[in-house]
Amino acid sequence: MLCPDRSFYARSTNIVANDLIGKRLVRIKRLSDNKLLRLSGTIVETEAYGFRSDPASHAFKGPTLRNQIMFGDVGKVYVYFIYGNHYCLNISAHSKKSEAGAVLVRALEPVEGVEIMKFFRRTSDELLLLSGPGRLSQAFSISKDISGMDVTDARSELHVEYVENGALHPTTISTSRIGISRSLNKRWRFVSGYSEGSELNMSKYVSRRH
DNA sequence: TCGATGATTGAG
DNA sequence: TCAATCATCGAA
Repeated sequence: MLCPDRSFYARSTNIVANDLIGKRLVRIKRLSDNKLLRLSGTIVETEAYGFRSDPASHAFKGPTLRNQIMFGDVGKVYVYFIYGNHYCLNISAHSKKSEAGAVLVRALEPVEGVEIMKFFRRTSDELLLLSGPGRLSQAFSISKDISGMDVTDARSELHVEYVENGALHPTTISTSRIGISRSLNKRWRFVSGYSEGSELNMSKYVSRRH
């Protein structure tokens, strides 16, 4: 299936975060017996993180050992470890002018490999499989060893694909970002949504606190 | 070196 | 509501 190309990621980070909603995220994992495992889900929640104008971003203070992928070529995987327990998956994306940025992928709707993902997550609840950055990383077996991979290459072990039927939900809702203390005024979280009568609902696969 | 902190989660 | 748990970063 066709992947969004490099130019897709070479735009403002918030535009890329918005446009990733409804795309397919695909994980191809090489098992020890050399067989290939294919897992995938539809992106239903993202967040944009910028550079100078964004104190909540890892890139805010300039390049470091950890965040260097945010300053490099766009369309590359940036994984970091947080709270001593969880990996978070990002894709580098920014316009040439803004110099650095990344999109945090926060939630997916399960598509392929559901039973395998349930095993990795040690749960049978589909709503808890991919609904949060730490959860989707565990379900997709993502750690820092895939940092730097190219998501525009369909042969890559982690990549993004267009969905044949177009967007899952017609609407994208923007809100303030989750889990940060600074820049709460920016509405750089994007969620897949749909209309039901006069109500505007979020996808049930979005991350949320109980 | 060393201490503070965090783009989270599951349990209580 | 709270603690687990450790890589990263900037100060000392």
